[in-house]
Amino acid sequence: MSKNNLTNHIDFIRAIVAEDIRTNKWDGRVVTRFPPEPNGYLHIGHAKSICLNFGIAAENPGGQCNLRFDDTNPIKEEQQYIDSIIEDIKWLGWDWGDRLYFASDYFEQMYEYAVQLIKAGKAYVCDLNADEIRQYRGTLTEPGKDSPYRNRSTEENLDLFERMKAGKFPDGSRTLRAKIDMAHPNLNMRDPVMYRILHASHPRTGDKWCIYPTYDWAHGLEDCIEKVTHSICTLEFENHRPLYDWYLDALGVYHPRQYEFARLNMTYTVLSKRKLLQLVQAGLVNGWDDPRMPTISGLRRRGYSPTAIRNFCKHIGVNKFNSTIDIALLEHHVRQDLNKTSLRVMAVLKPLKVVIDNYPKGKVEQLEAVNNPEDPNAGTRKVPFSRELYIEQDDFMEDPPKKFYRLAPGREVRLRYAYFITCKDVVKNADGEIVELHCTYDPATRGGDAPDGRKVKSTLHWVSAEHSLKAQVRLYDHLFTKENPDDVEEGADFKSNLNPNSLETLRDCRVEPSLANTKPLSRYQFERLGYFCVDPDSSEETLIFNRTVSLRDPWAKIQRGQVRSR
RNA sequence: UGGGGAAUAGUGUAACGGUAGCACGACUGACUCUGAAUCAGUUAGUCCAGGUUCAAAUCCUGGUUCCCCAGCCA
Repeated sequence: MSKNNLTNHIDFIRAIVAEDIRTNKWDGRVVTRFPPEPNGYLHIGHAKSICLNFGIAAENPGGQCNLRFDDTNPIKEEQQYIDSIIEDIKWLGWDWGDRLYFASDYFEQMYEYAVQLIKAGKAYVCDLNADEIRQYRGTLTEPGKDSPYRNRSTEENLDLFERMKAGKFPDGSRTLRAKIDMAHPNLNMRDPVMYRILHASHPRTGDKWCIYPTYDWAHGLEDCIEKVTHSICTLEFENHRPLYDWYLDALGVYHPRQYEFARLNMTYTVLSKRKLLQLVQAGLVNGWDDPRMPTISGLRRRGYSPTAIRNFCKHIGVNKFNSTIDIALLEHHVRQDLNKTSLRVMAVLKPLKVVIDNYPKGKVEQLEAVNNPEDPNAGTRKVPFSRELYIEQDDFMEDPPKKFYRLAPGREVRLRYAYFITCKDVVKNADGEIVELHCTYDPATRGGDAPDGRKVKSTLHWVSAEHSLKAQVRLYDHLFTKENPDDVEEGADFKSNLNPNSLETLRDCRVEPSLANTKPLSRYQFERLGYFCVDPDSSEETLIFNRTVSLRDPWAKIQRGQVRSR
């Protein structure tokens, strides 16, 4: 029936949720959560997880998705990250109602659960340091051995744990560990650490705590406290699920189920907070929101729409095996959305002056242009036309090769919404560079149609020299030169694959005057060029546009082919 | 070499014993006042080897390859 299989296909996690509803496993409840650690900015990979978790909640009656910060490691976490994460998820269009939670709000409760485990003989204070714990843990193929502190009395454990909390011991000197099995084939089960001593100030709890729960201990409890039903995380946590289950079973408390899916990988891109942080800290990009970054804030500044990102996430699927999405798919979705929604304007990136010799000096006409052919409601606007214009340098060739349809000596083309013009003369400077074209126009073609029905091979965009506005335009290319940035020479790292030409700034661009009062983050299509977005740094004195993505450009491909075959 | 996962066109993703489909990409062509969009078409796939069955991507057996785990990160 449906041509698009996406409309009736559900991924394996949604299938589980649907089955649980059918069998009434959770009394019909659907509660998910998105649990970022506030130690970096959100990126397109997080968007996949956000759309999954919030999407599942939204698709099911009464479904809820909590936004919960997993802030259990004060050393890496900062308020600025909390703020950006909230902003980004809102911008993507998701809503968590009043359910903004923090793991740190549960610290007291977690502590009491830990005491409960000690009393049950299932946790103990260990005096081994980090090195020693590693040595005692064994290896992938050899079992570990028990800590000498494993069999302390409950009283001693309670007392030591209490003193850990009270700040009596230095960082790293003791831990609280679960008493499981030092010979377990899953290393996560070899008496994992539940609490470590960290005399560090926390963005939210300040200096109240000097012991902090580890991820494995904390995460299940967070899910438990919030009565989550489906705890969705990425594949690398699959090995942790037995521990997630062990803690909740040992406590005998409400027990959500954890499901794992593959994280997003994308060509020409790194999606690891660690690597993105490196780029920011090394100054290799201009901050987390640099338009070349795959962060949500970077994509926003680049000109991506929430709709484009959500459509992309909908189409990439959810699975249990690693895959790398072609960045062309992301670009496809942004073109698809922007084609429908963005206003068209004319802008000339690399201006070439054109003088219409037979057009009266001083005359100005206001010609009508369509704002968005995909949306009749967008209306029309007036664009000024005069004797001196700019066209794109790339739209003229003195000695045109085959398949070049644009302007050339003696050739007639259309100026969009204006007139047919014919090139009569080429003016060059002392270096032989083309600096000006002299053309004639046909007054009968006003508006762009020839009454005699004659055709031209191409239509060019243009601006009036006198009326156009100066602008700066930033052209972006992939941040990395290799599909897989981690494919590096011995001894090098991903940064060696950075694309030195990922940003090209054009400072002598001209845009039509209707753009005079445009606002930051407004999105446009520059006709025949691509989609562009007003940069937040833009001002009335200096208009700045970021190229989101170019239009599909068959001519560019033909040209590359012609260059190659030379 | 312990344990846990996973393999379908170039890429991504469906088909849950019954015609291997869709999207992106690539390539044709039509249309076009954006070489865009739109429309029509072409291209190309079940990791391997056995087995069960009228029928296998799907079930069974045995291989192969890839990913994750030895943080007091998440």
